[in-house]
Amino acid sequence: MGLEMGILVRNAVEPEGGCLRAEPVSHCATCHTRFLAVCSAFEDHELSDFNRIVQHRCHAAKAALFEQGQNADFVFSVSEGVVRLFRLLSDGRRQIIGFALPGDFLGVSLPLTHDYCAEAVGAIRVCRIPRNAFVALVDEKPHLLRKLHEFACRDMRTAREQMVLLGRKTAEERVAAFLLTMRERWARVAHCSVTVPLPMSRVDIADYLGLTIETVSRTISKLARDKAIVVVPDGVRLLDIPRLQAAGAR
Amino acid sequence: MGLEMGILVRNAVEPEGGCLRAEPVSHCATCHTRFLAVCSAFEDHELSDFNRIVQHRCHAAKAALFEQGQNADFVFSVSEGVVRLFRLLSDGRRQIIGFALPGDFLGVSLPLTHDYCAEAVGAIRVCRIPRNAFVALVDEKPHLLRKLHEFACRDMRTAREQMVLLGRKTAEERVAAFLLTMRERWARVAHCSVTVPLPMSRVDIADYLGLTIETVSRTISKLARDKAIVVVPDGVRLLDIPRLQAAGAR
DNA sequence: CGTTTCGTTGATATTAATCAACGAGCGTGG
DNA sequence: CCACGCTCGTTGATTAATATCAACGAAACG
Repeated sequence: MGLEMGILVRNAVEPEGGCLRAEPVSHCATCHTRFLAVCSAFEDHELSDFNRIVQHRCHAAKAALFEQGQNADFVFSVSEGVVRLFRLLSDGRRQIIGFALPGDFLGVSLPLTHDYCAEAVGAIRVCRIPRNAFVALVDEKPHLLRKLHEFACRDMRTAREQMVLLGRKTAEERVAAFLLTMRERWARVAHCSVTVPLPMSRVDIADYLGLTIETVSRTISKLARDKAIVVVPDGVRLLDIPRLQAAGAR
Repeated sequence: MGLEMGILVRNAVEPEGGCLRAEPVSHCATCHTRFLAVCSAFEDHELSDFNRIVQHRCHAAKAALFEQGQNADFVFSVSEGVVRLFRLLSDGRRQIIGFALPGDFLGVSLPLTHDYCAEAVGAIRVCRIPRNAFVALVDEKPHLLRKLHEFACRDMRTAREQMVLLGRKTAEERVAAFLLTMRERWARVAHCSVTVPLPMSRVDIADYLGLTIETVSRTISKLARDKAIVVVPDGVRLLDIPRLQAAGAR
């Protein structure tokens, strides 16, 4: 943590608890993820109840939102940027269990302690919500629980796909499937495009796909050599989507 | 399906839709999983509402409860036996995404179509519930939704563990972790014991752990040679749990 | 402008997959 | 009852995929 704090301070001014001063969203009503995130459970007139308990915050790259085993005092909704979620084995091996994009929620299970770590990939904006206040709101508003369950079920579907990928797909299939999935997920957030942002490092991608950096790098190079993709700064442009779908093994 | 029907018929009489005549539980109140399964959401006096819509059924080994892509007309609660849940790739590769034990629920997301297959491993008893009636009941009873969400979150935690296993663990670690997890899960159902029932075949275990049968077989043999386990009919007895925990890589 | 990090590529090692053979158990049918 | 075919699990030999080790260039950063 000390190390990361240092990076934070180097990148931007940090008034308290890792939150940067770059001004966050002032009110949920103006948030990009208003109709995408859990807050889509609320009617406009209910939003102020929610807004009262959320804290709009910014974090620099590599900031930890929470760590494996830590008390879950807060839950989070990502409003901008990407968060990596991962578990660590005792010998340092890491498995990234997901990337949270804008609109995604961290803490659907309202856990007492977090069972994975969450770190900002690049700079991010999040809504931080005290767990207790949120639990109280969930108790009060049935549609919120329903929305939460919906989110949990979507996460579950994604997790199942990932199990198939990790258990039974080859390196090329994993990378191709990853690119197509990220494309779909970004399409939900922003307008659809063939250029897929990949703000995370090769190490992150490797730890997500159960591969090594070298294998990820080689596979991406191969797809580029085959003219299925073009590597661009912080992302790839998908040239031959049918080719990728064939490679992705459905 | 034709093949499996044949097996069903050979094993037991089958009056309709793959349900065997061996008499199922007559009422939820007498069910082994009364306080373990979703029905634990109900007080005793509410149970008859639930009992009215459930169908207690038996299935022979290899019977399919539902298939990937099929309309989800029913959801299920397992009351006896083990169900394998899996996805198939177009070329036949299979990934088992979970084993459902007594008390487990299939269809927490109340999906319109199933996105995986469910098959009885051995003979099973299940509560089959028409999806529509169940959805109506969930709308009516807030604690049921809460219970469902709790189940979804538990599944999610299991899925995350499995992603770590599939992405980052060695063959021996996978097998050791699998045995320890199965032990814990059986302990929830029946009394705790060092003998872990493994009613599923080696192929099933392999497809769950992202390995081949040969590797599973060799690894089990190695653990047995090391006196960490003893192989018994349809299961293993865990002799050296610390050794297994060390091998299981936390 | 040096230092560090990150991504790429090449050479080699290692793990687990594949290919192959065999024996035990089981149900079927002669 | 025994012989036959079949499935299942085990073990051995070999191969293939990916990990590991190593070197290097480019970009980022202080």
